Amino acid sequence: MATLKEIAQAAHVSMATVSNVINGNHHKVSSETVERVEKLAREMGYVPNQAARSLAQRESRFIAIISQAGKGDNILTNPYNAQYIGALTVDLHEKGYYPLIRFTNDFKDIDTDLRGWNVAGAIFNGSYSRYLKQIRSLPSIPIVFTDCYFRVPGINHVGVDDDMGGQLAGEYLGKMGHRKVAFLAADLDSSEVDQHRRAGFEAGLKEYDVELPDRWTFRHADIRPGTEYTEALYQELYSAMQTEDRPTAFFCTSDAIALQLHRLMGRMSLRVPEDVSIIGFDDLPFTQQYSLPLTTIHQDVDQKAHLVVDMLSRHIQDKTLPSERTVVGVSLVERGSVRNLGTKEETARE
Amino acid sequence: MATLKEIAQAAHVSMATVSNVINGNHHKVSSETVERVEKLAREMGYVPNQAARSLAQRESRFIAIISQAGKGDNILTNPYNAQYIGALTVDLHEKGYYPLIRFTNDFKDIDTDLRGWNVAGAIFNGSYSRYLKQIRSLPSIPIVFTDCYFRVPGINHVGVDDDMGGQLAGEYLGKMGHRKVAFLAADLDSSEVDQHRRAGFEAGLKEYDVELPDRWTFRHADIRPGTEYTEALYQELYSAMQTEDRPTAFFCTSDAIALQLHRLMGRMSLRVPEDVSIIGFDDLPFTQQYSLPLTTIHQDVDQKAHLVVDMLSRHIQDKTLPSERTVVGVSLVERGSVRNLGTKEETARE
DNA sequence: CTGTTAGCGCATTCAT
DNA sequence: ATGAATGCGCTAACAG
Repeated sequence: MATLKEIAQAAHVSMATVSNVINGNHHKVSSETVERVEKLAREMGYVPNQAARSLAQRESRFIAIISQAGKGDNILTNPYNAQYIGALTVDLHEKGYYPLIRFTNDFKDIDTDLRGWNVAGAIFNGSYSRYLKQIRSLPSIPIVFTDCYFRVPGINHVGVDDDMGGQLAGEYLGKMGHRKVAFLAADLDSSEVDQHRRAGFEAGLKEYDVELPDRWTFRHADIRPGTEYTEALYQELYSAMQTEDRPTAFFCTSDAIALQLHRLMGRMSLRVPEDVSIIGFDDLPFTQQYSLPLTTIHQDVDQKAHLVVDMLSRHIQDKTLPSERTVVGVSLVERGSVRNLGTKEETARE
Repeated sequence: MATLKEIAQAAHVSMATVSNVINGNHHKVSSETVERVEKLAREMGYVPNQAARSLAQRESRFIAIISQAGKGDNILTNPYNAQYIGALTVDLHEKGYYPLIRFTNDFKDIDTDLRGWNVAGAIFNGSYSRYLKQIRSLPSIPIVFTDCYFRVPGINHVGVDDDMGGQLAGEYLGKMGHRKVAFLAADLDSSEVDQHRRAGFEAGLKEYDVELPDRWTFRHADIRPGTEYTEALYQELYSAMQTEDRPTAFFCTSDAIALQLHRLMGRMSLRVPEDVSIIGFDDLPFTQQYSLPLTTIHQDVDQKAHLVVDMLSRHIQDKTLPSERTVVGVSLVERGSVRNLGTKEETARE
């Protein structure tokens, strides 16, 4: 394992000079020396020791990616998380950073990671509002929050226009003649994202004088098959769908949930969109593999990752930059999972 | 940021003592001192500097997870990768390690990561055989290879019984009366896993005197919708299916591919299993969300991750351990995507 | 049981 | 343009 010192000796120059060559401070070194040192470094297979570098600089090339998760949860089983964290990882590598990935709800873990590794920056995914005070009292590393709704100034944030997404869904169902609609969230009580999608949905429905009743707001869905949560949801849905007065359409806060719903409806022998319409959210590539052509609200996860990494790296390079907020737009993608119930006249009386 | 030194001063003890307390070498310290130091460390919010620790120990708590990928590829869009890497991440965290995730085919990246961070160990996913010599010439860190078929002794390996999986698929299709079968791989030319699944498949078919013709061996499938590769595959499949003499069943080397195939068959108005049967591989939870009840070869990805992390951590703790090889079993999961073509008598003459 | 000392490999002054 | 010296925070070897 060649070290900087060994290269210095071999090249008959000082460590400082080698360091300058390695780190691209070429204006401080004569071009002959640069060449000689670079050649030697290549030949000796020199790789800088990142621990030593971090220690000397008091900062590492790590970016912490902190995502909401219970203990032991593999959140990458959720296709949205996989797509998003994968995109962040790719983008970070391109900029020469390393992702330090952590799935946790525990501030102690976060604290240990961020301070222990002298991370250059951090990306928080989800609702970490309860730790906000503690997070901000950390040594001043740049942070970008995503998929959350902190009401405080001075933080960097990249979000999705969840309200608009919900509204588009509501308007579309209204336009398609649906007057009895339901809402199915991943975790309405703890997810601000879900709450905003719901609020937007209600706003969209209101344009058609449609109400979203509480009894048709299903607050919690598990995307895994066969769990007790899924069974509980099935029972809830079953009792809602077994009456004459049942919803004709569902808005789900993710495609994964929409597909779960589709499956549960299948168990009740209800067909989509003939018997019940479904509209999802995300429009990830994986959804299109599914046989159901799902009408959904599109968000560009890769673009979101780009924005996050770009924002973060700019704030790392210039710590005086003012805080920023960006909202990524959404759009409706019409496929075939929502049935047109006919003209407004026919259905208006319901 | 409290340092070990500051705690030593506050506690009126030496740095060595604090170090021993922090690292759990309590037998070297009186219990009163342990308590006093621990209390102080807690109060001062002490978090060990991992860079300094790595530097002093010449080893970090990092485990490199290296996965095959082209430049810029987000391999987590593949549900198998997401499930597996997520499971590895969770298991590593539980043992106090950090995953250092890298998607690459470039040995230079790998070298930089492994040596630059003084990783404690590494997990290689996929066919890195061309770099084997270089990998083994690295400073002797424990490595576990997975999903590959190196024919060399002295390496740790956790694999899946791909041959048996293929064989089960072949036997099952034979038993169900299929005599004209096709095979669809992710990337047959570069994936040893695909090659073994195919070999096993042929062996299974042979028991029923069924041949797998070359023209029905589709070597490359992209799981993304709408790409040029997918279109090319569609054309290939189309010409194969438009003749009277067409395969009645497909074995796909992953569920993701099986679902892609299902979709492409749908475009040709061929129904599964009425017009064509499909059997997949993996049986990940996500598959069961799809409306198609896919008959498939089950592998336990979470268990595989457990085995890998366990094997690796044992070899880190005791570098003299002999190399190990483990093969995870597979099983057939019968759902409903393979049609029974009747008794052997009826079909044997074909 | 506790303290002293000497590095780990590098970046960063400040000289020259 | 280059070199010598200092220290980042910690562990480990040794001495007491």
